[in-house]
Amino acid sequence: MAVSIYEVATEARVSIATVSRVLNGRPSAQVAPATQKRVREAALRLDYYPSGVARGLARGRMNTIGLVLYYEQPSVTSDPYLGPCLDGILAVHKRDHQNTVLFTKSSWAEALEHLPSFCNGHCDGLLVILPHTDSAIIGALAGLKVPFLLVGDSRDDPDLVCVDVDNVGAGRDAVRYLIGLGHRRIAAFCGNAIFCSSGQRLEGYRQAHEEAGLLYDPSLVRDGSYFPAPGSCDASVRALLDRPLAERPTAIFCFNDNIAIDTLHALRKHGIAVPQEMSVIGFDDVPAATAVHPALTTVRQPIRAIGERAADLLLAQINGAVVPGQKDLLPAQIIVRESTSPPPKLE
Amino acid sequence: MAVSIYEVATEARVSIATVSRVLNGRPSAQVAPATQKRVREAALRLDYYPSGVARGLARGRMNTIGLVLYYEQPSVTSDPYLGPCLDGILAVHKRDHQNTVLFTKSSWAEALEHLPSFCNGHCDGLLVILPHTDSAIIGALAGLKVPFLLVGDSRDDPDLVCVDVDNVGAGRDAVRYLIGLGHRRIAAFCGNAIFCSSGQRLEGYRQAHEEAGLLYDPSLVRDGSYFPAPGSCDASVRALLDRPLAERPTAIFCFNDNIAIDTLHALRKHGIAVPQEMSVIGFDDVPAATAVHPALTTVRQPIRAIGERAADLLLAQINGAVVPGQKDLLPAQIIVRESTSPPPKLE
DNA sequence: TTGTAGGCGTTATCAG
DNA sequence: CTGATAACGCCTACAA
Repeated sequence: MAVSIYEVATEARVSIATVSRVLNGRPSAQVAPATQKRVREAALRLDYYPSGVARGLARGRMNTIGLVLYYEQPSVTSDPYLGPCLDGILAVHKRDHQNTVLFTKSSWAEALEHLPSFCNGHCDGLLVILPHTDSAIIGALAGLKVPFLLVGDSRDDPDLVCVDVDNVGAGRDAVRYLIGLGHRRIAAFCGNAIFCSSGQRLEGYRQAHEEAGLLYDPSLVRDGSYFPAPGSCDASVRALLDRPLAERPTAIFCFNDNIAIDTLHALRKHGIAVPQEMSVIGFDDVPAATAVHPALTTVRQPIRAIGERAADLLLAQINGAVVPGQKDLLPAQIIVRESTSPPPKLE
Repeated sequence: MAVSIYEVATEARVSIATVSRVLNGRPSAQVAPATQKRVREAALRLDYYPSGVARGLARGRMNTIGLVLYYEQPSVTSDPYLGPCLDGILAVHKRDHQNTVLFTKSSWAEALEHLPSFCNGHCDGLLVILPHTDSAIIGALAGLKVPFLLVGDSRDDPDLVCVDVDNVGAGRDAVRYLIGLGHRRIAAFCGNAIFCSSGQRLEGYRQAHEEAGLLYDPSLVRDGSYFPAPGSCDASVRALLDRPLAERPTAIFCFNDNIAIDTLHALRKHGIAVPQEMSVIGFDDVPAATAVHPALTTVRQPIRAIGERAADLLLAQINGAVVPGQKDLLPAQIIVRESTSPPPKLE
């Protein structure tokens, strides 16, 4: 067992209260210099350090933030979202001397089961990263009395605090950009409906159409999945190409880069030249976006900044400085590369 | 404040002892089924979950493992060692329901300062990743009574438990491979001396020379740095090329891929063809090793497996099943690509 | 300036 | 089978 405050008190011939006072050095707590010296020396001699747990229990504060995230892939660190997000969070915690505890499970169901015993007392607050909209986790979290914040999710709930990219704005900008190039028929390849980002990006797509006076054509909007799955866009691409040329879209807004890259492959298979015959724009700007041919035009999320902002905001929230329902939406940025161009001229 | 065990006891009309018994469900602790039911329902009704901190204090076990690591780069997750290592550790912790708390600081000095208050009680054990040999951190750690284990470091200390790649063996294999190709003069570009791996790889280099009856030539061994620093190998390369052709080495064993890649650049600048005029072998097998031309022959460390093994072993150590001084050295594997070939024939 | 004592929320060891 | 009660190690009024 480690040495406790009692040993130090005995060694320094004072009470444990005095030891505590000296070692916590509050300005108000006045201790005679000689006593202070005795205590410090005793602590040093005995190699004493206060127990974080006991202190946490007494103070009700652990200086620890929990990250709740789930991932199926074997690697967290190389996940294009989780990785940078983690980096941003860690940077802030490093600066503010907060410990970061990772609560990783293989499913939200499993997370749900173990979460309460984990975060109760253990963490001062929770950062919930990319939750599924269909998971009961948010409800469970609300039951615990721990402050928490959603990262990469900005669902429309007046009670939740969120930090996310401005998906609606980003979707609108992407489509505006395509419209600006001259495109008039633009398809949308959506992501998983369990992430609220997909619906929001679609809303941006809709808004851009509306403001440009373009008709919103539901047959141009296809469901899809954010996760890499080679060939998953074949059907959607084929459906587009099956249309008469005059009704065929000249651009595709893919809701993330996985989708975009798969779409590129599908188009190549069908002999469609990108960007000459079809423009493709992605979302995220993953590393692979520059490795593909043609290099992908895409909407870059400031993921690391989202992580940093989330960490900052949660700390503020723990200190009671955040209004419930606050949503911080960070702007995205269009990175123009080679997969977009004006539409082909009809001859 | 969250609801405590007392409320549940009151609600269920039993003592807190009984609540604790029911909720921890030990086989020995026998509670009447009817009582059990009452307690469970009360807990459910009140939305009660035990406090991990209080439990930790009482049990002396937090089910939490601390990772001590320092990094200067802004990104942990994309670090070619830290990333995979983290993945391996997290995978094991996920399986064994251990929480992982990251203790990241910007320097070992800073880590040293905050470490005691952090890990005392907070963590059941510590994984210390890539410590510097000149840091006092190991001594400080020994002072705390927390079990710990070194990852990516297998220094020669009879008290320390370590998990690492077998650097000596890997260095020996790399040089054996070059000798097998016909090389007789092989240079070594070392890493930072503050990592014990560098000295160990050099020892392997030495052993391979000895067993082949080759003279160990100190002028062929150059100091260097593991960290990316374009141009840092220029001087070493030039020193090699300045030698008379007959004394010039025909191969270079670089102690990591950063060094190898920089060496490739330096050689190209001097118009030396790789591998025709000079073979180059690296260490680590980072992603960039395949992106460079010629693709790098290198020694692959099983980093993820090291992380997994370390997590496993620490858990065993916490449970008292590990002898002090135990060293687990995992084998490396040579990945042959395009940067090595037999030496040029003298004409 | 210093000490006493109660509390933080559990677990675990006793009796009963 | 169940209930007091003493740890666990620290903080912090309140007294002295």
